[in-house]
Amino acid sequence: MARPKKFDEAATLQKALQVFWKKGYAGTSMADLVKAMEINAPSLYDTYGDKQKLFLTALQTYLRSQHDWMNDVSTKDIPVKETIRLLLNTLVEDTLNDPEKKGCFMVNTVTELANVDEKILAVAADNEKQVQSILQNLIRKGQANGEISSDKNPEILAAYVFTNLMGVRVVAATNSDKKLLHAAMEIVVSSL
Amino acid sequence: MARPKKFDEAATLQKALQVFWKKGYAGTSMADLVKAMEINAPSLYDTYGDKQKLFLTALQTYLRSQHDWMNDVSTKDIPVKETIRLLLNTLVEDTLNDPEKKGCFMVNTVTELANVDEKILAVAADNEKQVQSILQNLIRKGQANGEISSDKNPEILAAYVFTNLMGVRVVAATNSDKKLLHAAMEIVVSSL
DNA sequence: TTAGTTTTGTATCGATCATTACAAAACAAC
DNA sequence: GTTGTTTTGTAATGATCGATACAAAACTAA
Repeated sequence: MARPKKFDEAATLQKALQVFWKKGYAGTSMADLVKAMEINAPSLYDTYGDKQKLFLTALQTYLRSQHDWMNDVSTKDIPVKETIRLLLNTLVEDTLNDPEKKGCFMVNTVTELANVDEKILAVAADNEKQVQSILQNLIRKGQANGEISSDKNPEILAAYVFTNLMGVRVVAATNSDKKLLHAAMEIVVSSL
Repeated sequence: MARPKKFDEAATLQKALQVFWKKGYAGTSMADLVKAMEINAPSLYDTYGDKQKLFLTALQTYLRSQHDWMNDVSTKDIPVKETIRLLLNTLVEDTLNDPEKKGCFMVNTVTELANVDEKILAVAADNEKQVQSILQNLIRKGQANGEISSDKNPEILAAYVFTNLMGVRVVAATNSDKKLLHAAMEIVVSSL
C-alpha cells in the first residue's frame, strides 16, 4: 500500500544503542546517530520519535537482553554459588574485553540522568527490582538446597550482590587487572 | 597594580563543581556555569580556562576533599572494621541525604568520560590507586592487630571494598532503602 | 592625578544543536 | 498504468553551543 522502509528497524536500533552506550545521552548528537544508523534524519524521527524516545527505546532493548541473559544463566543446572560466580565473572570479562570500554549502559544512564529525569529514574528502579528478584530467587534456591544458610536474609544478600554487580562495572572501567577483579568477586561468592 | 577580581576564586569554583556534579560534563553548558558562578563568561575563561580545564579543576578539587575525608576517618583511633564500616555507611547516608541525588562525582565522571577521554581515565586510575592505598593500609593495620586474618591478601580485600564503595554510590541513586543498604554494607565488613 | 594593568559587561562570533518542510522517489493496490 | 501512501534525500529552520573582541570601568603604583 506504500513505499517500504529500506532498513531493518531492529538492527538500526542496535546501532543507535551502541552510540548512546558509548557516548551517553547528552554526549550523543542527532548527527552522530544519523551517521551511525545510516538513515536520514526524517526516517529516524518518523520511525523512532525524537532523541529522548529513541534513547528510552534503546535502553529498554538493552535491559531486556541483559535480563534474558541473567535468566538464562540462572536456569542452568549448576550450584547457586556457581551461578552467581558466573554472573559476576562474566561481567568482569565482558567489561574488560570490550575494546570501547563502554561499561554498563544502565549504570552509565543512572549516573548521568537518574537525578534529573524521572522517567529514567523509574526505569532504573524497575530494573533494580527485576534484577533483585532474580538474585533473590537464586539465593532462596541456595537456601533450599543447603548451599546458603537459611539464617541469612535473601533480600539483603541480593542487595549485596547487586551492589557488587554495579560496582564491578565501574571499577573495570579504570582497573583492568583481571585477576584482581576475579579475586574480589570470589570474596563476594564466598561470603554468601 | 591592577583591578582586582570581584569574586572569590575558590568559592566560585565550588559553584561550578556543583553544576558539573549534578548535570555531568556534556549536560552542562557554559551558560549554566556563567549563571551558577555569577560571573561573566570572559571572567570565567580568564580565570579557569575553557570548559575542559574548568571541569578537570573541579574534579581534582572534589577528589582532594574526598581523599582528605577518607584519610581523616582512617586515622581515627577505632578498630579497622569500624573504620571501614564508617566509610561505607557515611557514603550511604551522604548519597541518600543529598536532595539533588548527585551520587559520586568521580563515578559519574568515569561512566561518562573515562572511555572517551584519556586525561579523565588517567585521573580515575590515579584516584583508584590512592583510595586502594588507603584501604590497603587499613587492612594491613587490621591484620597487624589481629582483626583481620593475615592469610588474606590485602590487595584483593582492598579491591573488594573499593568495588563496594563504587557500587553503593550507584545503587543509592535508585534505591533509597537505607536499612537495606546498611545491611548490605554490613556483609562487606563482616566478610573481611 | 596620571599611567599602566586587569577585570568587567555587552554583544557577538561561527559552529553545532535537535528538529522539520518540502518535493522527488518508490512502492502497493487496483 | 494510474492512484494513493509512505519513505527518502536535501536543505534549512531557530535555538543553543563554546568561546571572544572590544571598550568602558576599576583598581594599584608612582
